Amino acid sequence: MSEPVRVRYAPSPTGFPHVGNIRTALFDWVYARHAGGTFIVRVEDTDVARTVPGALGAIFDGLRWLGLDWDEGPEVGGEYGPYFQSQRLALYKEAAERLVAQGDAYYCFCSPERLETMRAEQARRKVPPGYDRLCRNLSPEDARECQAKGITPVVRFRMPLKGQTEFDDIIRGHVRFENSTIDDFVLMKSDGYPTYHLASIVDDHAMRISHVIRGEEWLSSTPRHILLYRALGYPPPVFAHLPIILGPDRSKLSKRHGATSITDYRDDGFLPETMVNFLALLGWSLDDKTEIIPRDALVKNFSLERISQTAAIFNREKLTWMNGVYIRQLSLDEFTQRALPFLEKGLPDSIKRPLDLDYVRKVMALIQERVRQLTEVAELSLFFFEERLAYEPAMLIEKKMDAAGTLKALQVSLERISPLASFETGALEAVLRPLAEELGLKTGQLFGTLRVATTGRAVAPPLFETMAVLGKERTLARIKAAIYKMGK
RNA sequence: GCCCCCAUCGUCUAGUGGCCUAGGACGCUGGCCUUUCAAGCCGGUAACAUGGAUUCGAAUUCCAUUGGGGGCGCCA
Repeated sequence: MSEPVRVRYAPSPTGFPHVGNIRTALFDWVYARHAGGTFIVRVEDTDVARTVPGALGAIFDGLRWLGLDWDEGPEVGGEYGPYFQSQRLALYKEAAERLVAQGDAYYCFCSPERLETMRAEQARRKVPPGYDRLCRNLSPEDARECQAKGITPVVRFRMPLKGQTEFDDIIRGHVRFENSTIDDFVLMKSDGYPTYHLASIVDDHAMRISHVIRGEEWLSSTPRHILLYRALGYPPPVFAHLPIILGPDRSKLSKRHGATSITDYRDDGFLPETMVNFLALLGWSLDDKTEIIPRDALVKNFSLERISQTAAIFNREKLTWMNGVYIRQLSLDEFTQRALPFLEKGLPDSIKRPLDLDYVRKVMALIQERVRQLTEVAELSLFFFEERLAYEPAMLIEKKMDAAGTLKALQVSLERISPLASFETGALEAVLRPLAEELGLKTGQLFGTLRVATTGRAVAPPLFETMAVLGKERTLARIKAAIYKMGK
């Protein structure tokens, strides 16, 4: 094993990167890092018509967000560049011409219209679709004639009519295809651009790619690739076809399945470390119990052999749970920093900006363990920032209490905490806990009433901590407001 | 239709002939803790697709069936 490990992620800017694409990128990256090899990004921009504006940017954003740094590729360069296929056209043309000269490929002048009617006919007769090889044995004269008519040909591979093509896949094992079931596929389009098949083989060889780790949807075209390597005289790389990720309805992931682009997960308040961990476990496992595995441990322990062969369904509930785990692991400063953009975005404009960072930090300390997605921070902490609380007075009245008792509880509480010099958790508890008993109430009743009074909600962080963060002035004002509400 | 891949709880998975009356996690659920919620802790629910074969013994090997997925483009 003297060949250095070189793995490429080859995205196409024809769509936004969904979790399936990104999971492939992650596995490519992790394997390269694990093996101490090189991770390469190569942009497969050979379909000019289908290029989606912004898609490439989203792909890079996604990779960067997840920390999947590349050693060679766009923006960083490298000695095997350029890393955009659209800038390597001469290489493909040369390879195609060589294949034609060798007799392994031929020019095809069939029009798209003819191919379309041919396919329609095949569908009608229920025979396998595929090019009927009309131009496979065109004489040089016929070819010249077509050329003269101004028809720009495509280049097709001259598929062997019999025999088998087989290869070993790290994940699938030995796979064999009958050559007769594969048609003469296109290598070079009439617009001068190569197809994926040609371009990827030429580049994987030129870039010294050692391992092709890609989605299972490529498994069926691998025999074509093997044959191309052979025809070109290139040694094939190691192949590993990853199981695909399915939507909840068991079909291939598509736009119908909600948050499609990886960047949507960022916007939905997921942490990149969560995504890396979760995606890694979608198709790979360390052992029979490890769920939380940090990036460095993932890199250290990763192996292609432990990748599953089964397609997996993306389970968003588990992702949410895992995000909560990662959020709770963050230091308070780290959490505050990550939550801030979501707070700025989620809090209503009516709340004065800039936010007091010191205060925000105290608030975040109380909600951190209750957050599962960063998008929740604004809602969970809104009452800490609002000037006046809007809630129904009836909410103040706890179970087995009446209006009079509630009013009294509020009034006495106000009296007892007003003189407090220190508005700290311990001091508040020292006063209020005995008060419950004095009033003949359960702590749940008294604290519940005060919770609604100070937060406007029945569900909130622990009472004393909440009061301490709100501060004396605001707390007393809110209790007074509650008394006023009860009095009406 | 043809080709290829796959098949363990609802979902993600462990399991490579005996350690499996199948383990872990999410979810759901009962309880504990508790000022609500969350977190945490303890417990429960739930799976080897089916039929053959090999073997003393099969979730694990082989075959078939069924089911699911992918591919069959001048897309990648």
